[in-house]
Amino acid sequence: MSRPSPKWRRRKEARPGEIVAAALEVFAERGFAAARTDDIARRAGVSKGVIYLYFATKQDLFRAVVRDAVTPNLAVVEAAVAGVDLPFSSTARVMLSVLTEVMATSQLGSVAKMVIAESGNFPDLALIWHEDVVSRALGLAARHIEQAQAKGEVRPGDPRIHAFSLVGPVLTGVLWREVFAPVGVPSFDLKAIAEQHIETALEGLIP
Amino acid sequence: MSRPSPKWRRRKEARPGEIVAAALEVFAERGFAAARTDDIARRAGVSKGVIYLYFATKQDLFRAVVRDAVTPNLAVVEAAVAGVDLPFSSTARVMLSVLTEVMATSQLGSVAKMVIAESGNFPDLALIWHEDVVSRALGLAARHIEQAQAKGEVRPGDPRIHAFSLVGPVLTGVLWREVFAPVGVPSFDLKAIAEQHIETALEGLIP
DNA sequence: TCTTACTAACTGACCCGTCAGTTATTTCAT
DNA sequence: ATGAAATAACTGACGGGTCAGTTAGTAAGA
Repeated sequence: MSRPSPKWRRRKEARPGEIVAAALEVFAERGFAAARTDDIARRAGVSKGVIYLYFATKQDLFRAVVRDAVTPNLAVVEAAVAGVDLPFSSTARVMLSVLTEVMATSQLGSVAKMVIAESGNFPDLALIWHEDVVSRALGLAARHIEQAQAKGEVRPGDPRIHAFSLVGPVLTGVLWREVFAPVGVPSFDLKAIAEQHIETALEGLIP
Repeated sequence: MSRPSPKWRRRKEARPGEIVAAALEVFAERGFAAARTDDIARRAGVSKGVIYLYFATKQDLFRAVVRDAVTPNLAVVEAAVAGVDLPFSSTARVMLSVLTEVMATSQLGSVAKMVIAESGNFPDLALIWHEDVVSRALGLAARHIEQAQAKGEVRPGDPRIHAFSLVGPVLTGVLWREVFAPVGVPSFDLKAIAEQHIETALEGLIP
């Protein structure tokens, strides 16, 4: 009996990430107020006190969840269309399929739901989300649309509203999945929405 | 001084509606869990006990809020396009402008936000919302699109995804307003989005 | 043996739901 | 008509449960 396996291990470096991951799950399921720190701790495999070694308050933890989910995805879409100079139809296709891929594989959908839900209680988060994600993505799309309009490749009109026309259906599909999939309503395939919609957006519904 | 004005009046019929209206405000601002029944009561001009004369629990009140906000708006969009047999482009225009009008003037935007936020905690509400609102509206649009496809007026493709293409940008605009307007980010005019987008959806972005 | 990551029991604030008491309104007797 | 008795809408203080955050003590690791 050299060593009985310990009841727990000291893992200072791994804890914060594990706690944030567990918190994302619980916050996404229950919302901020109804999420219990005990549940988050249990799901992260630690006791509640550990949370408060790494995060000052539950609110801080929530902010960290949003930040960590957003940050790595920020650059992806931007990088995908940076510096390319293709016809607008190609650029638009790339933008929408990359956005769809990111929304489908990352946790951005859950986080978006959380930000929508808690915008009233966390105005600062709504602002950060706007500045770091929404306005950036919308601005990127609008800029490309504006350039294409200058070349006569896209019809006149507010380029930011054109951006809405482009991404709105996919975002609606993401929220559909977040809300209805857990209660058993069949979801739409995001990729199918994106692929059919990009044709509609470019060519119109009328043949 | 025949009668000193009373501290309160008995208004059995008016109370439930006033309480639901106040609850909608507070729930929309704070979310279900963070909303305090005391606040709702104060805003309705009654004491907290009155809430429990008319509603069994806070959850019941929440359900009543969602039901009452949905019910009167259900028929409006359906009525607008029932029995008409116009070219698809006209039908689509009517559908989208009526939907936009309803979303802009009613409380459906706030309620949608609440349902998104609390779908995890109130699966029954998510189901009701799906059956009574979303699936009905989507089915209505999809049916019209299908008929138009049969006449060759609309390109092939999943009619329900085509419906997403039609309404997605407006719904995105509604949520934008719900989330960002309270924190000072300028909103888009829903009508402007609808009017520009319907052209895009019908004719495409490419001239 | 000493440091510290971690546990688990604890505290205190908060808030839902209750209920004993209060007051507006109605009904009934005169 | 008029006041007294009955009814029921309403108030507001409080009990009790829940949960965020704290801390005394334990065990891992060096």
